[in-house]
Amino acid sequence: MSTRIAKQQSVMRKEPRQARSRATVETIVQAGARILSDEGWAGFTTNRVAELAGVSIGSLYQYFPDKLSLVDAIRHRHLDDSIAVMRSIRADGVPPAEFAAQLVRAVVAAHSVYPGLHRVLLDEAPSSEEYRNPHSEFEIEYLAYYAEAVATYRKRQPNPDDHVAARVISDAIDGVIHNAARRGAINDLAMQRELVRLITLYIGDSG
Amino acid sequence: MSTRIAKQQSVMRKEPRQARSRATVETIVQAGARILSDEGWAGFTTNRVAELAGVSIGSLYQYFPDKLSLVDAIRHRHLDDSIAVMRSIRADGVPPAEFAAQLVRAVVAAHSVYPGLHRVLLDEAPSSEEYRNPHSEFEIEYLAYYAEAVATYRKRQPNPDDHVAARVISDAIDGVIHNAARRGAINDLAMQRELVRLITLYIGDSG
DNA sequence: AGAAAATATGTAGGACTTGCTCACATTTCT
DNA sequence: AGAAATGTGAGCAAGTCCTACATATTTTCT
Repeated sequence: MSTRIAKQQSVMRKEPRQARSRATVETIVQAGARILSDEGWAGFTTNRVAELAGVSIGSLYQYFPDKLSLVDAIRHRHLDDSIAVMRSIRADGVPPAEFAAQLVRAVVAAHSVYPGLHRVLLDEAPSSEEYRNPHSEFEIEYLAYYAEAVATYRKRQPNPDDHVAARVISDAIDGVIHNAARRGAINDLAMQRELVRLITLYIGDSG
Repeated sequence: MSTRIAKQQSVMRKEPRQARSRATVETIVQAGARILSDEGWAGFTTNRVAELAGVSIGSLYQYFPDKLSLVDAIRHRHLDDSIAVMRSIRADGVPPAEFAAQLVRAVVAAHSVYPGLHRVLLDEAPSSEEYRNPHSEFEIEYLAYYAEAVATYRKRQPNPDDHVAARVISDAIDGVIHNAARRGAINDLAMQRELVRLITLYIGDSG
């Protein structure tokens, strides 16, 4: 019987100090992302991740205390990247159609390396933190982003319904992108054009 | 070494003849749906299904040759129900807003018993048939339904882009519904109202 | 009614996979 | 050279699916 430790003490069991170990951690994270994207949570076993990364299973557990902490690390990195990409696109001055087009381009780009990763991370894979509950930092920022765009284009007093609209348009985009990703069709231009139209119509309508 | 058998010979290992055994199969299917909906594919073990159903594991394997055939049975039933519900709502004569409202009502209803089931069945759970590839019967009928609605409201020559539009709106609805289901908010009226608005704007626009 | 068939039970365990450990080997830093 | 950091991989404990099978109950058939 070992003493119980608080669950989220630190992502890493041991901090990699040398360049060699930092590279090891990096390849482990990338291999994990690849497997999650291609095979889903069910195919994500620590042994397979280590094998694909080309390191021994022991090395993996030298830096990640358990399987969950590895998936948390992958998620943390991926969501940080997503937020950064979105922040670079603002609804300032540009017409709604232009905003929608830029947004779709960005979201598509964010899904072109590991197409299935986003969906698996949010839908399938368990996590210690809850990224999908309304109090997670990610969720708050994500929704605020859309709510701002909605309020901007429906030029009127910001409205509680803006947050509902934000959630709806964000989840709608999610659905289109993730289903396209599953079919290996994120780069389908016709789909992108229709998605832009969907966003433009919804955002632009001052209902 | 046993002789190889074609995979999809029959869903059932043995056909239940008496009312008692049909009830047993029924409770097994329902318990399976409950677990898939609540715990996802990862929580779906044959032992747990049998336990929740209140039958012995032996009884389960008397009718389902393996775990996959059970999930296939659950999926088959659920998708049949979904198609039936959708078929009951036609885009004939009713204005787009009315059509959208009826559609949302139906989809919400279809997700109110096992909210997470649809997503898990299509996203997580493996299957012998491929329900999400473009040649499955379900997928064909599902898309044809939306394509017809699109063509109806964009009163013009049916267009190859109608199928793209159908896929986009169907995936968008999927995304909104499934994320609402995960948050336990399928009955959120504000969300339903906004979703109706999204569909109406997109379907009704003759772009 | 009784016989036959169908249905249900549940333990025990084989074959396998999983997450994870630990004693040891190798490389890098000082 | 010595210490610290890094890397290894066989293997354990626990869980999975699924089967076997002797037994018990219920339903159907005559």
